[in-house]
Amino acid sequence: MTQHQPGAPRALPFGKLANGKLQGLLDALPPDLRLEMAGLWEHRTLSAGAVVIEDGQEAERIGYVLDGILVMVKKLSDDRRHIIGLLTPYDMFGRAFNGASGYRIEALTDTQVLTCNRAPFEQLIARSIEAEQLFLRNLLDELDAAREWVIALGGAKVVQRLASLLLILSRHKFNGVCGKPTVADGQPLNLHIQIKRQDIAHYLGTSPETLSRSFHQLEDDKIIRINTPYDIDVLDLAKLTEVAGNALLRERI
Amino acid sequence: MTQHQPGAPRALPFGKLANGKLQGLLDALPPDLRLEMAGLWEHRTLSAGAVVIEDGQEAERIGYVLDGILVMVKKLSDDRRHIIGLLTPYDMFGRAFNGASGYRIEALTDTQVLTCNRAPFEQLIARSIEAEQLFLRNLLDELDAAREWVIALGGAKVVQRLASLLLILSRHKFNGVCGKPTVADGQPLNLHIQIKRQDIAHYLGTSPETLSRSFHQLEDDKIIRINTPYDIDVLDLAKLTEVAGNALLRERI
DNA sequence: TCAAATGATTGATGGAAATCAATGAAACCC
DNA sequence: GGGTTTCATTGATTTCCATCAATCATTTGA
Repeated sequence: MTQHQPGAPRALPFGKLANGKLQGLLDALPPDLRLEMAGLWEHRTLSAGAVVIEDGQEAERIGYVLDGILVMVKKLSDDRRHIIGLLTPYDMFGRAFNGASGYRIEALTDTQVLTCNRAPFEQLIARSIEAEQLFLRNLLDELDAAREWVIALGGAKVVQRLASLLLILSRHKFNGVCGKPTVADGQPLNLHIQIKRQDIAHYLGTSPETLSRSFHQLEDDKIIRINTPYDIDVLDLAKLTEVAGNALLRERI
Repeated sequence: MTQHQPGAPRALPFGKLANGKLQGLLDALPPDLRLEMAGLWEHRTLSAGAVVIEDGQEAERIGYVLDGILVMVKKLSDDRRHIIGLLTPYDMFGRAFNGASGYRIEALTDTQVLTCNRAPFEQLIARSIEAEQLFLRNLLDELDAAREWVIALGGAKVVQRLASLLLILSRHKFNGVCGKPTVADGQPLNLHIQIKRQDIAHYLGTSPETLSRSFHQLEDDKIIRINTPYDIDVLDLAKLTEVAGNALLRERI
């Protein structure tokens, strides 16, 4: 997701969140701003399918993902949906300084987020160099993530692109908080994908039929196990990486 | 490219550059900072193929494209190259505030850029709210651009993806500087694509042969005219848009 | 000036994927 | 419960595309 040097701390706006507080951000800010920033944010729990930010409307709230997965969905003129990207823990969303959003943001899974109003956030950013830099770094990380998707979607065959998608989802599950693996290597990795096949298909630039065949091809090869269409175990991360045929993803897992 | 409200000027760091000066930026800055910002930038001419920023190394210079096309290339471990995105006039590049870049930037064509050292640029950004906002907006535009590519590359068929590419290139031409159209609607729109077919093909995830056929399919449908492989007239923007969004090109013509 | 090299195009073909059509399978609603 | 809807899957067929190969056009170099 990021392009930072190995070993360097990742640019997280809020750092370690194990205690449920904005520890990292507070540390980075001068004491007088700590209380103010902490007071801005409000914890929210979203159910899968909830619309966080509606397409086209001014985003009045800034958000930060604690747990779960959000999707950015662009609605096309002919009623189809096109998924632009995913938002996973440590990602920020919203449109600070940038007008209305061109897409809708939905909760893909049950999700925990922090949100705050846009205006006071922007004001605080403008006053504090430290806060501004955190915001900038987060923005640059988002840019890296978007470009990672470009590479993932560049795969020639459908199984390849599907493997890339599963890898990206796996990594977020696998890395846990602040890079700590939460699942032992070699164990099945359970993915709960709360998204219709049709949407995944569109995202990967293919049809639901071909996508279904690709899923079952991976299952036949003992790389994944399909418990239900929305509940999948990754059995062989190494093979999955191989199928993806993508060096970028290979390096990071 | 941008998601700003209609009518609002696009967030360009330097605005109108017809006179070769940083007119727009100067206007946006307080008088005392104008001279300082202008003094930072240095005009450079790059030959096609030149490496602007090497993969993995700290980018010590910030750049801004005046003319030509730069390409962001990710080198994969198995020696293949994957093109992540293009940089066209008014795009900024470099890694201000964000460590080393994960990809290399090359000049695809003879290119004119403005560059400046990273440190003084960052310092000026930190001192000036106006400069900071210009930078932020540019960054947000880049993010929009990257996500636009995700949509473009999501097209199922090659003609579709090619149409998306031509549309994105057209918009740069058509919008002109600061959102003003430079070409009347309905007129042929001339594009100078100084990229080899092979590179375009790779970018769109296809082969040169199929790409060539797609180009000529668009020509047969009177949507474009191919003067030379590098000089193309867009005859029908509406149809081109239709093809980009709609997989059904083959049927009705 | 003529080779040699590079890039663009065209043709032919096997394999991959879109499409059409039908069946399962589960959730939902009277 | 039974009927309807929605989604996932499977099969059959057509279309598309990557690949191999050859040709044409343009540029390059001795």
